[in-house]
Amino acid sequence: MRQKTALIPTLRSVAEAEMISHQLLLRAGFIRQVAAGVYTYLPLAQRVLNKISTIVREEMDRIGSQELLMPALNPAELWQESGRYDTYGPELVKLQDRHDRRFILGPTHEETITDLVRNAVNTYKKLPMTLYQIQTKFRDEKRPRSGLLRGREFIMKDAYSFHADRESLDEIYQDMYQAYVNIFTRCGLEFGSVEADSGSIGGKGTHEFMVFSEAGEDKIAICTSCDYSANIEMAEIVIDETSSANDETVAPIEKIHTPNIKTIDQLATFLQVGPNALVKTLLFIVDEQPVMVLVRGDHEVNEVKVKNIMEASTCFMADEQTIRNVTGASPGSLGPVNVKEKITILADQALRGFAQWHIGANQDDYHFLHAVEGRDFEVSKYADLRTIEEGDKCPRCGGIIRFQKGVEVGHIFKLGTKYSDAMKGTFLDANGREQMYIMGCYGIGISRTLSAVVEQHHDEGGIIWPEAISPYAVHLIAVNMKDETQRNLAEKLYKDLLHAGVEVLFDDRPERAGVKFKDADLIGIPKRIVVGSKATENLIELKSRRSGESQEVNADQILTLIQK
RNA sequence: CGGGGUGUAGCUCAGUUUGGCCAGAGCACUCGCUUUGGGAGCGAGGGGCCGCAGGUUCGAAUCCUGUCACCCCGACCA
Repeated sequence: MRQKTALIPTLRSVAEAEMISHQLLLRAGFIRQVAAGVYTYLPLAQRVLNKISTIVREEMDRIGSQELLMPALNPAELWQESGRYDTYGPELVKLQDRHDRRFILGPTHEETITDLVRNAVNTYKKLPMTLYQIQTKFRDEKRPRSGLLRGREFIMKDAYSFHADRESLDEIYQDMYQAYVNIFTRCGLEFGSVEADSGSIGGKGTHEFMVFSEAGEDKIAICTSCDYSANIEMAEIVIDETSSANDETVAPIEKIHTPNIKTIDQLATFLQVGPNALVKTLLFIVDEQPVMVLVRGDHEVNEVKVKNIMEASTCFMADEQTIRNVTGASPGSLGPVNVKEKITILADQALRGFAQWHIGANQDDYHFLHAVEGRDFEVSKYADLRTIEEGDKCPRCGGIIRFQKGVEVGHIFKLGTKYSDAMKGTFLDANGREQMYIMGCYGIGISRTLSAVVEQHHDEGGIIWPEAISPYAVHLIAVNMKDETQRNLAEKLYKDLLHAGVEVLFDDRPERAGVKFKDADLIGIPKRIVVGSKATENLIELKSRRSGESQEVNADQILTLIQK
């Protein structure tokens, strides 16, 4: 490609971009914003996307996954059938056609694929079957940000597998896991896989592929001694050996006046104890039912764990009005004693050893001291309910947990029969009996991967593409196009490279050398050939964008040097 | 969803408090001359319904009302 006519609108400065990848992609002329969270991929970005897609296709095909393409526009009925039309939330883009028929723009395609397969595949003989597509997805994010890292429209690879039995699912899941490792490795990313929550898609057994980066919005808990890593939503807490003996006699429960004490910190100061000696009481609405959750004062409740313990599909904190209705008090004065309504009371396992609890009295400005579980109130269930913290023990090896930020670029799930149940996806087994498909689904954010690569591969001057996904293999720069010798040599090299099948971007613009070099640094093509004043001696420069090292070589050698 | 901020040339922004020769600068773009290995110099040009819609006024980028868009921060731990 000749840069003279290429659409590569580089910029000197960019406001309104926080993330490095966002900034560089804008400045280097890869993307342009069209609306909040919506971007045009300019020619350079499109080339990178194609490279990433090619890698993805190769690895998918290698494990026997077949590519297809489903519509972005989907009838609401399918989503009503699975129930997600109502439960997916406001991120689902809904629209209507001229006849008032309702549609959604797909944020993911379990419904569409299940509908396809239930109609087109009805015998075990075709199983297992894995299908994938690379396509634009839509999610109406409440707050799009970070450029391509969190857009409202983005490119995703999504694969779905259908199985007659669990073992088959486990096998494909393993294949996918390996394929994902291959894909992200080939893209030049430093990444890890972590245990994760399945979110609204449902199902058990899932891994997220996280690219380590400060730009990430996800927190990962990592063990400093072993290779354990998990999304902090999922990371299990190991039970510390129960601390205190329970046979000590505890004073009778006592109500004390605690005016204007609303937080654990205030109560800790008031009582002259540490927050870890107190019990925090929160009210959640889990599948429409109020559930009281108790954790140690210095711990944080993990909503995902609460949801999972209750085997529920939704879980969020109750609003103040609901709290008042259920407990009779406002936030800051809640406790498990004398709850107005009879509700489920969950307690974190760390509280099991508490001989006496200091808790809210369900009456504004009052707390109870010396409450005893079993005497003054009942806990429905003890469980692991808190969020892991830095410094906690690793659930595998007992080492120390640290947090790291990451960008989720891939996610694989074992879905089970969630969708085949909801949508009656069945096939006939060897005995002629109807069976539900067991399903898996596997996603990769293609456009997000592009952005994640930039997060990991750049310097002050711009992007540094890994060779495997660079928009071009070689950047050929003619320092001075007005110099006939330089121009002729550069033109000859350009033709030779093209002829040899090398992807080359040729900077033939009538710009000054400085401009060309700055742009080349920004764009980040790994190999650079500079044709300059030594052209008279048939000498050119071969430079590495990453290391900055350059060597002077005879122009006749260039093809062999480039191709090795 | 809550809070804050910004909309003036392709880009970055000044001008708005105090209404009137305030339609401006730098960069980018076009032409000419010079320059030619790290974002050149001089000269001459082109380009903006001042986000949009109402209103006040003799007169509005500037004041008032409404509206839209975009950016940032936060989102409940009792």
